[in-house]
Amino acid sequence: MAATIMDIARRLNISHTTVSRVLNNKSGVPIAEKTRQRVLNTAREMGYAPNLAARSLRHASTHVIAVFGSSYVGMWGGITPELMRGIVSALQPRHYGIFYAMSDFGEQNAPSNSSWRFDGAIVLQSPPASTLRRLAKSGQPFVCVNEHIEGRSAVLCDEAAGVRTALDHLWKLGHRRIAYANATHRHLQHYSVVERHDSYCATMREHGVTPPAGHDVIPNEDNLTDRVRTMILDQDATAILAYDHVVALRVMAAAHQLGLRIPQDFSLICFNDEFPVAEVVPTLTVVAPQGERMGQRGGELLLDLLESPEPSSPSTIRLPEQLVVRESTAPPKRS
Amino acid sequence: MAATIMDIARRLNISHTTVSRVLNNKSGVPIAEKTRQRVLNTAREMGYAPNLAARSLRHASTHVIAVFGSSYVGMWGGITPELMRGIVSALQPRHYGIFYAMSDFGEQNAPSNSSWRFDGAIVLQSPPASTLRRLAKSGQPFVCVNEHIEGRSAVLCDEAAGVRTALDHLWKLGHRRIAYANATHRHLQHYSVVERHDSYCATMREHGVTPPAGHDVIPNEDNLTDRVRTMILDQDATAILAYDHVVALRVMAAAHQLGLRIPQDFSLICFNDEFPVAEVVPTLTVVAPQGERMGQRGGELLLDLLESPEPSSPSTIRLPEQLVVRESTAPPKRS
DNA sequence: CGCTATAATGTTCACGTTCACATGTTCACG
DNA sequence: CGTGAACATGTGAACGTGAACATTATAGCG
Repeated sequence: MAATIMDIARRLNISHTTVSRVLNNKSGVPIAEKTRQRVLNTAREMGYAPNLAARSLRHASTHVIAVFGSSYVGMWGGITPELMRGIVSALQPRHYGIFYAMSDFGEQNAPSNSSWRFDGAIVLQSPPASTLRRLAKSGQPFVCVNEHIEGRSAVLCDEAAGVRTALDHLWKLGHRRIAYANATHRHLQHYSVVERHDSYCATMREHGVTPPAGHDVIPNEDNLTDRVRTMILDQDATAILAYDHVVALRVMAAAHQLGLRIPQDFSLICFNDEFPVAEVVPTLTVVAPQGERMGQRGGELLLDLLESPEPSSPSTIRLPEQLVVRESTAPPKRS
Repeated sequence: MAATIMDIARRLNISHTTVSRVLNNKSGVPIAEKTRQRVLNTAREMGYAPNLAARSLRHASTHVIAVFGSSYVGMWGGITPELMRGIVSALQPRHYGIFYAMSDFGEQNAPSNSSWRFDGAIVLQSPPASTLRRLAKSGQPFVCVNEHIEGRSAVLCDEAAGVRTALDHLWKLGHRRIAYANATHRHLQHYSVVERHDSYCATMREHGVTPPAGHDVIPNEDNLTDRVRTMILDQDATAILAYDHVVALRVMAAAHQLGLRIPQDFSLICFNDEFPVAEVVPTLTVVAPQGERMGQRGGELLLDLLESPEPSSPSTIRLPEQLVVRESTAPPKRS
């Protein structure tokens, strides 16, 4: 069907090696300019495309990298589509193929457990422990993006700085009693949950404020309204920092139920500049991770890893997050 | 590195063909049970995994299918993550690898234009015309899921029935003047935009209602509030059917700006049961496509296509959508 | 016991590439 | 004009697999 270098060679009455040399443009081996042009033209004419299976067989590598994500892409952490864009933007120009592995799906048939070969991997979402163990044991180079695994290179959000940005914004508006609405238990294992919470506590303490008990909640669907009531009405918090946009929307619903208005009765700020933070009423002030940039850096990190012969020590890149001010934050009511 | 059938053969002092036969479990060629067991055990011991590059080279096929999606996965049409889950659930058990192609990204380096080979493709989002032409010309079998391309097999939503479901729900609640909030121009080329709009007009006409001008809007950010004012206040519509959850959220914001309450002043229903329709106030009644099921049927459709020798005529599967009643729809105010 | 059918296994080649190595060709310089 | 260096190309093997074809072992049967 598709033309091979053999076909081109036969057509031009030269050896397939010469064709290969021209098409791979190897330096070090001189080729007559006339031959080069003839080969290139014929290749174009015949619609030649290299057979990557053959190439993979010859070399030990596949030029494919696997991305371990979740089938809930886009629903968790909120920045996965942008991460993918970034990863693609780093890898496609280098002619790497991207194999999308859904780590939470049918483990027994997952790429890592079957025979799919890849040169390296990017982990967006921790796969099940067994998959991860296999991946590590296989010696496959891999890096994490927006995910933390002990001893691995990773591209992460600078959560400490992000929390500080959010709290500074509120502080400058005049807020002093600021509550934190933590993630739902669904997300508890993610590094950002721990880091945002710790940073919240640390930053508040720096400001001389010890977050009162009850300011720090892990909401679940049952009692979020009660918790918000406690935070705002009983403990006089004037602002809430939410773990992410999903939690923020739940806080908004709770506020509505309690008859509290945002930002008149309290300000609300959260992480992730994700739909629908800009379409709800009021629109939400957010601290936004640079998803695409993170993906790109992750891709580059992996390529470095693949192309450097000696194993380098794992590095963690922290990318800053950006404040986007909208309607949900305002100076607190004078009481 | 990895064990090959040769390694196993050498270890057992048999020929690699026998090993191959055992591992492929070919019918028609008898194999001694004792040999079979020895091979299987050794394969397990040595951690054998077939080299798919070699296999692809030997056969003409790669056992890989490409999914053409958008880098905006999850943001468009709303059901892409579920579609992916469905596709994976159909293909992974059959040991097909999934190559994720971002059709809107760097066309020159996209899989279809480079040398990546795949046995077939699933189109979730129409790639650029040139990519599509190349795909069609290459003779690659492909099917569409939640996307329509002339002359191709596709799994689509039954939009006519979905619109009818939505309108019937409103009709039974007592609504007679029902407006339609169409998609933003960003999505205009998608089949669902045309079909939902046409079905809306047709169903209303069946009910003996000619949708008044202005009921049928293509909102953009500038004038949506004006349009909603016209629809609800000037033309006395008591309900709005929105193209999707994104449009619905814009309608909600407009309502808020106009001081209109949902569902007291008008009811709102939309397509897609997608975050945050269940977390906003009020929670939204929706008509939800069965994303995972669609993906699964798409995968099956493609497998049929791959494994049937003679070309079959394209078939279109229409899957029903389901009504999920929440707070945003209620009987109209008695006036 | 010898013959044949079938069971069980082996030999060899091809898939498309690239690479190490070999060969032929041109040119400059003594 | 001869000679070596560079230039330019060719030969053949190998990557791991599976299929066609060939071969040997086994068993059944008269």
